[in-house]
Parts: sequence; C-alpha cells; structure tokens
Amino acid sequence: MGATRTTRDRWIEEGLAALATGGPDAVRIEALAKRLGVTKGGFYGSFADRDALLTAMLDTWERESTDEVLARVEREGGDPRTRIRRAGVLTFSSGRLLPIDLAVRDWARRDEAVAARLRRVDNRRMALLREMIGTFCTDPEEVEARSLLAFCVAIGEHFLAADHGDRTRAQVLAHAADLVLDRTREDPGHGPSPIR
Amino acid sequence: MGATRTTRDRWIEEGLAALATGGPDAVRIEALAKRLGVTKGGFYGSFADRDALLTAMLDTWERESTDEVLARVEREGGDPRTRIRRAGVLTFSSGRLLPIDLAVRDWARRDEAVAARLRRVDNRRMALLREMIGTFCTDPEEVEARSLLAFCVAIGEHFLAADHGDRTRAQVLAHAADLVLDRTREDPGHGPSPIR
DNA sequence: GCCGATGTATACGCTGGCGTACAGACAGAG
DNA sequence: CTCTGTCTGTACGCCAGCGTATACATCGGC
Repeated sequence: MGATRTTRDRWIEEGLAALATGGPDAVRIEALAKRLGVTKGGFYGSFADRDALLTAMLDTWERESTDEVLARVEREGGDPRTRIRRAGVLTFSSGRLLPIDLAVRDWARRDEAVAARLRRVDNRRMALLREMIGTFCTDPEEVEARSLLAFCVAIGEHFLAADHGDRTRAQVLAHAADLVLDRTREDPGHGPSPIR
Repeated sequence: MGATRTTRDRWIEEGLAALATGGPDAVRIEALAKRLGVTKGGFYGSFADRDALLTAMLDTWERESTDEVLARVEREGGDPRTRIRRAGVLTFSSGRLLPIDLAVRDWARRDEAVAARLRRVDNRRMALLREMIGTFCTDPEEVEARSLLAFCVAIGEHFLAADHGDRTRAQVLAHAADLVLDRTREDPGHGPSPIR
C-alpha cells in the first residue's frame, strides 16, 4: 500500500487550513484539490463525502489541541503560572491552532455536534486552569471565576477589534493577565503587577 | 410611493436574522424571500445586489449597537458600575443584538471592511468602559487592562463551551464581574466579592 | 516483469444560488 | 378613472460545487 500520492492526511491538513481562513463553508473539496495540485478525483477514495472530511478534521483538531498540548505542558513542567501561560502560548500563539480554534468556536454556535466536541476540549482546558489557579487561590468560587476570566481573555482577545491608544494589545494583555493570575486575597504579597 | 409591500427594511431585518443564525454565507436572497413569503423578484429594486444588502445590514447593526445603546445608557444614567452592566445587558443580553454581534466578529476575521466597522464599534464601547472604570480606578494602565478584561469576558463568554460543575455560568460570571469591577488597589474598601 | 491497490484525470448529472428580463398587479396622485 | 411607480411572479442563463462513473497512471509486492 503506502501513503504514496495525496494521502488522507493531506486533505485533512488542507481542510483545516481552509477552515482556519474561511470557516466551514470554505472547506470546498474542489478548492482543496486545486491547492493540492490535484483534481477531486481521488478524494472519494479516502472520504465518503465532504462531511466525512469535516469529521476527520475535527478529530485531528481535537487531538492536537488537547492531548498534545496537555502532554507537552505536563512534560515541560514548571511553576503553575508558567504552565498556564505555556498552555496558552501552545494553543493560541502557535499560528496553527489558533485560527482553527476560533473558526471552530463560531462553527459550534450553529452545529450541535461541533459544540459537543468544543465542550469536551474546553472542559479539559478549564480543568488545567482550575488546577493551576487552585495552587495559589483557595476559595473555589474564586478559582472558578479566575479560570473563566483567563479563558475568556485568551479567546475573546482575538474577537475584539478595539485599539488601546499608545499601548499595544500585548502590553494591555500582559497587565490583564497579571490582574487575573496575581494578587489573590490570600496571597496579596505577590505585589502589584510585576510586568510593566 | 409608500412603504407598501416588502420594503427595504424588511429585507435588512430578515438578512440580519439570517446572519445571526448562520453567518454571512447564510444570507441568501432566495432564502430571505421565502421567509418573507415573496420571491426574489423585487429584491433588486431595493438593492443593487447581495453585497448592497450586506452593507445595509452592517449599517443598521452599527447604528443600533452604538448610537442607540450608548444613548440609552446615557439617558438612564446611574452608578458607573451600573452603567457598564446596563450597556452590557443592552448589547449582549437583548437576544437580538448578541447573535448578530457574534456573527459579525467572526466575519470580521475574513473581511477587512467588516473589521473596520467592528473596530469603530468596539472603540466606542471601550471608551465607555474606560470612562466608567476610570471613575473608581486611577492607574490608567489598570483602567485599560480592566476594560479589556471586561470586554473580553462579555464577548468570550459566548464562545466558550466549558461547564462549571455545580455552578451555573451566570454565577461564575457574576463573580468574575466582581473581580474585574471591584477591589481596585486604591479602593480596596469595597470588600470581597459582594455577590456570592 | 507482472498484478493489484491506490491515486489520478476527465466528464457527467444534479442542485442551489445569483442576477436579469419581462409582463402583470396594485396603490396612490392627479 | 387613469396613469405611474413600485412591488410581484415566472422564467431564463450562468456558474460553483457535490458526488458518480470510468478509464488511465504509478507504486509496492511478488
């Protein structure tokens, strides 16, 4: 056999790229074929239909953005605050996963199956946040609130178009992260915003 | 003349509904016509083409979600924190504007013209946030960070699929809002989280 | 070197959606 | 009542995209 010419994975890869750029509606078989330098002829050898590709794409995305990220964070270890930030970087600053993630989020608003997947993924991420934030914040209510806050910023940031005058988004974001991840009531000694 | 049969506004209205439910790609002239109980015959009397409708829809949305909301917040007045929350409610809990807003945000990621509009809208909203938060928080850096935080939560919340165990999303959200809108360094007397 | 599996190109039918053309209905102005 | 402008239905040409059929190429195993 052998994964000789245009393999299943290449379709998935190109599909994810299209999803990232143009949303689910942009995942057009013939367009992907063109980008792969191929006609759609062989597509239906690897996939039953367009829907099968979409499902396979989501499978790939789900695995990459949970197992792989979490495993890497686990492996590299470090301070809880560091690990949170690293998970954030791995997921949302890697160029590859971020735009797919955002597209999936919008997609989930109209497709229940996608929403279910996203829920699985987000719950695993929230579990990490809770665990990490729980190491320096004891009130469980507050842990939950801070976790939600951190997650919402990580996502919401990319859906926001506002400017910040002289400051860059990154600067404001750094300050915001400090507000969320520092200065708990029980641990006020961490001092006012180390960054900036 | 007279706005007798199917007027321009009804097309816009139905278009916005479609946008809210299915994104820009779901704004199909023939589909809207069907929902209006009409054929697409008269559409091209009110609009040059599909693009003209999309533009008109965005005009309507922009006006409704800035001028109208801000005017109403201004008129009803109240405590800064109250006004922020009211602006949030008017924009994001009114059922009508929220889904359109979310759809526009995703749309803006792929269309520069839409992104420019969103930037205008978001900048006005951020200005309100800054002004309100500035009344109880003096450090301008922190005002900016908290404003971003508040905005990100208001938006990000709707793109997040995570659960919160026994708690409801609303409960966690209330707690998070307190963290963002209370307990500034200069005004710690506000006490720990009044809600919950 | 041959064979079968797998990928490939091409062509087809079908659907859905855009924009146009045109003739008819119907309101309001005069 | 009539005329005019606006809305309406129907029909058309066009293109994009899906899925199928079928014959061709190419690689690995034997």
